[in-house]
Amino acid sequence: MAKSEQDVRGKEGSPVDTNNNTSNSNTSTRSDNIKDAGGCGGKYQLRPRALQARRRSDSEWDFQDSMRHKPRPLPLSRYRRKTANARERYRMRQINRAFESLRGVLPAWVCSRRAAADMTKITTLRLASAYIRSLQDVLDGAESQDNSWVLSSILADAGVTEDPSPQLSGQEDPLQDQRLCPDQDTELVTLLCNMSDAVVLQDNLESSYLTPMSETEAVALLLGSESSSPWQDHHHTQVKS
DNA sequence: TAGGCCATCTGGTCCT
DNA sequence: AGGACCAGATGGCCTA
Repeated sequence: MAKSEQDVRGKEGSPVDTNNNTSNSNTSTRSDNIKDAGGCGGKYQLRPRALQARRRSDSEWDFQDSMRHKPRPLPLSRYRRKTANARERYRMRQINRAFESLRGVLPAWVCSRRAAADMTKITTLRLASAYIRSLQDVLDGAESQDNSWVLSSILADAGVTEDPSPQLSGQEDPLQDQRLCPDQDTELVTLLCNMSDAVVLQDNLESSYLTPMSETEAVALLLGSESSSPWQDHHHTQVKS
């Protein structure tokens, strides 16, 4: 689904990039037949659709200008257009780096059912949103003893339920295929709790500081089980203290 | 072939 | 004036 690395490199290495983006790009090739783009003084060439919009705007400009008394900004010079394009490319690269960083923060189990190539931007945002909400649920539920619902919430609710986007209503749940089995993990929580009880019962010497693992702690352990989550350190320090 | 995702270009707007 | 940000447009690539 997502673009291959070669695809991306091809994009970035395309003639559109850097130096001759205006004169050599596909866009410019398409625009080669357009002379003196929309009465812009020939400083640069607009795309056909942009040219139509400009001409449409120009036809309405006199009236609007008379109403607003606002001078119409001149189109950017070719140099400024190129530098603006370069800045825009840099800005988008920064955004993409931020997305990569965000994907790196998400624990593996969050994305376990989804191929790396399917971690699109929108998927990354939704998973991150669901993950943060789940962590918040753990924090909010830390005061109560029965937090088994938290894990099922994490695994079942991947953040779509609160998304009011009409595009998702009645359509495929984009996160459905990466949900884990709630029953399996709920059983794992129970197992962790029981194991902790067993350890405490077997070793009375450690019972003074090893309390039975609460479901909250079990959930936290699960959250950090496949990543370097701070939950692991938190649990260790909590046990050792 | 249609649709999704993406990079890029572009013009508009706001801010410094 | 120039940069940052945004949204629309466009075309390429990939998958179902």
